[in-house]
Amino acid sequence: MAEKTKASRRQRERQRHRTEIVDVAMKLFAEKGFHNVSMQEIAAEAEFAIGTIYNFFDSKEALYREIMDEVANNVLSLVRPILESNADEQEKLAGFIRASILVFRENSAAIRLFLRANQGPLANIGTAHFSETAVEVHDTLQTKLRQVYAAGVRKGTFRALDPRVVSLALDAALRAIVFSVAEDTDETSLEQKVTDIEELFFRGILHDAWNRAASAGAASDRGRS
Amino acid sequence: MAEKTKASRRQRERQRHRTEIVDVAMKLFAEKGFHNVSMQEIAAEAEFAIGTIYNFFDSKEALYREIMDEVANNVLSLVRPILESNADEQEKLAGFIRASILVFRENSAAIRLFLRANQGPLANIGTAHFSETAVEVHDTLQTKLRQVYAAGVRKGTFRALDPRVVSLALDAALRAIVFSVAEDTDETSLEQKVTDIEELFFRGILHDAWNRAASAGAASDRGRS
Amino acid sequence: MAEKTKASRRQRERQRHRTEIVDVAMKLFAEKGFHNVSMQEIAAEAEFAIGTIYNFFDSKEALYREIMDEVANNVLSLVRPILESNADEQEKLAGFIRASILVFRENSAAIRLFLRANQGPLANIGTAHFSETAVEVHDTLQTKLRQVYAAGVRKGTFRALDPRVVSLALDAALRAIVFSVAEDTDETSLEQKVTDIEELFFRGILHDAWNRAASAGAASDRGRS
Amino acid sequence: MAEKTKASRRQRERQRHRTEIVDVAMKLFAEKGFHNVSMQEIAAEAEFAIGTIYNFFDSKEALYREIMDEVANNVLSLVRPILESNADEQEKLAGFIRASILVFRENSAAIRLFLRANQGPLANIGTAHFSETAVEVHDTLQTKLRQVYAAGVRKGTFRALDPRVVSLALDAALRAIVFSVAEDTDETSLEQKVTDIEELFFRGILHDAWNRAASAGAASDRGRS
DNA sequence: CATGAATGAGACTTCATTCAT
DNA sequence: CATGAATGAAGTCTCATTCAT
Repeated sequence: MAEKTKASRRQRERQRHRTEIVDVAMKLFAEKGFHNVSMQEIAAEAEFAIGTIYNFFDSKEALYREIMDEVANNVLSLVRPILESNADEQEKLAGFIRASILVFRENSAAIRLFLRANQGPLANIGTAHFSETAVEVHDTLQTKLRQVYAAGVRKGTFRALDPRVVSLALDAALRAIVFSVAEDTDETSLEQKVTDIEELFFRGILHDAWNRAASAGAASDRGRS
Repeated sequence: MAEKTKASRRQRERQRHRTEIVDVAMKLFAEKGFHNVSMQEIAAEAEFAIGTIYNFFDSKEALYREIMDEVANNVLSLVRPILESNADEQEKLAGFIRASILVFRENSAAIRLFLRANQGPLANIGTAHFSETAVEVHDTLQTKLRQVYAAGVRKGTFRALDPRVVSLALDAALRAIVFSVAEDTDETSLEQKVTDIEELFFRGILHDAWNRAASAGAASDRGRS
Repeated sequence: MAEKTKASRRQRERQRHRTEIVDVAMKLFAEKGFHNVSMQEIAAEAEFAIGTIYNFFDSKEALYREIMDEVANNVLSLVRPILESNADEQEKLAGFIRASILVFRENSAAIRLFLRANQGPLANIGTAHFSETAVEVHDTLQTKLRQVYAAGVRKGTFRALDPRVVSLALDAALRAIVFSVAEDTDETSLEQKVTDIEELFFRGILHDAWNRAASAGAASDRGRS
Repeated sequence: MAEKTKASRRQRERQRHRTEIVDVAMKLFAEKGFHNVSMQEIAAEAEFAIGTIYNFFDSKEALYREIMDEVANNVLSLVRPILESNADEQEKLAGFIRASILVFRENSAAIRLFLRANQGPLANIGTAHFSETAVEVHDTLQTKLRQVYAAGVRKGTFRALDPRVVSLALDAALRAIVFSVAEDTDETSLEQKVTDIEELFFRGILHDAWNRAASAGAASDRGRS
């Protein structure tokens, strides 16, 4: 048992070291970007020798990818259940918005990193071969969002807009809000902003638009030709 | 006059070369990102010697900044007049959307570059001290958007949402759409998507929301639990 | 203890390597001057990779400065005690001369380097911001020399000449002699030359000046013919 | 004649341009050192195109050499006549001292440049193959000084010291003084300092040494231990 | 001769990665 | 596993020099 305990302790120690490295690397990558952080810097900050880091990760890219994957999976595990639940479409979207905010609140550094490398569909531009998992997660969530929206359209709950447009717009808008709050570090304002996004998203910005049934609405004048 | 002509030709040639370099650099930066493009690469692609590039730009950063500034100013000069026109607020926002699309169509590489470095309010993260002009342009447009929206709110045209939220969301959504189209290189779909964004943005996605006068609004039904 | 030993060996090895680099760099700088020696050259000569040198020194300038400072401090530690001793002024100056020669003999390359960058009061011309320590050392020694001379003047030992002139002249003359010997690599001649400098410096060159007294004087014994 | 005049004007213009370039280059070299001045800098300062400079001088080295040679010859033409005159040895040396000062006064930049590259016998170290003429001039003057001193020794005017030592010491001391004055830009002090150098050099610094016939000479008292 | 854009070798420096201890 | 000195490819930038106009 002593053997086992020792092995176990080793195991735990190893895991702890690994976590420390990942945390430091995540923080630095989020702060300065992949190219502006050196392995020596990560090693110094994590208080390990460079070689130690290479015992855990094959390369700088691998370390980065690992982090991205981890974050991506955290996000996915939190958000996916909501989109796959039995709730109706409107509730799913509302839940998505709430979950996105939550994810951000819990680990802003991680999310910041994640968003940085995955802004919209351009994830693979420039950052190249990094973190396919992260891209996959983004695609997965987008797909789910589209499906939810399409379902809502079929049921007559949602208007007949392009689901791709809607899902992209929602995702992008959420990120923008989340980031703006992140920069303000004004925590209290987040609640209100989320509410506003919901208002905007769920009803639209034109008072007249949904208020009076008779309104021809300037917007509706522009037909699809 | 021969002197003058000669000088003039020199001048023109120099300008042409400069433009060639800028174009190549813009393309490469947009494709691969600042850190993944070397000056060697730019020089080779532009078919100049490295030194020649340094005769035009003091450093790689300066070249990048120059490009960013140029693009930023192009965008600003196109979009600002619309937001500062005498049209009513709704038309201004509609014009903004249309202009954004137009700007993108005219020089997608440039815009792609611009957007890459200025995604939302996080422009200054990582890319650091690059292109303050670009950041300024973003801020300027955001400010104008907010003012337009606030004015619309006061006139009762728009609902009383936080202007910051609305302007951020609109901007972010537009970018996302523009990018998604950029990746598809499916030009025809752009029109339709823009129309959808307008529908989404101007009326909201909930059918019931603007359809029935009596509806208390689905969104408000959803309690915050 | 094994740990400690290992660390210690590493430490020692590192120090040894550092010394090797410094020695090679000193030799090359002394031979060819700062600008005519490349880091490549230093690395090759020291049989290290370039990066290794940069693990020890932040820049070429830093390496140069380090060397200069080291040499400067060596000189200072050897010469200063003499000028600050309790001996009378004449003995101090004689000691200064002897010590200068000694310093040179012990590490000619180092001194050559030191002198090259510090010839007279023009140390700061051209070589610019390099090695303030070296300049300081020169100034320190000059100051001490002046004080010693001034003291001698007050006591009536020395003639009432401008101490600045005397100290500069002595220093410059010594350097010239030392260098001329360095070029000859004629070691034996040094002794004689030093004696002559002393004769010149302490009594003057005009026969009449010290002549009548019948002094045979050691110097006059050596016929020059 | 028109032809001739034109040719002559051309000639004169050319000479004028050449002089302007040389003057600017001399100033810059003297201020910052050979390696810290670029041809582009010289061209800009002289208000010529780079190509123009290369029409006059084959290379940067050639330009430098040219300047050094010019300065060297100026010095030589001024000082040599004195050392080759019919005056007695003491007067020759006094004349040398006075002439050295004069040369400096007339064109301090030039001399500063000259001295910088020719400090003592180490002229050829580092600056390498530059300006053999300058080195030759130095050697020529040293040779003449030695001959004068040796002659003085033979005639019993000077003490029997090593002429090489004396000539080196005199030269070095003069330079040091000249430079110290150059840095002070304290013109008035020069006269006094020169006088002091003469006092020092011609009689020696020990009062007792030449004053009392009975003095055994302090210097000779100091045994070599 | 004057011009100055173009050239490219070469200098300095960084940093991901290896490997012996 | 941990360590960290060593490595060297690759990148940025300078500047002497050329050459077509």
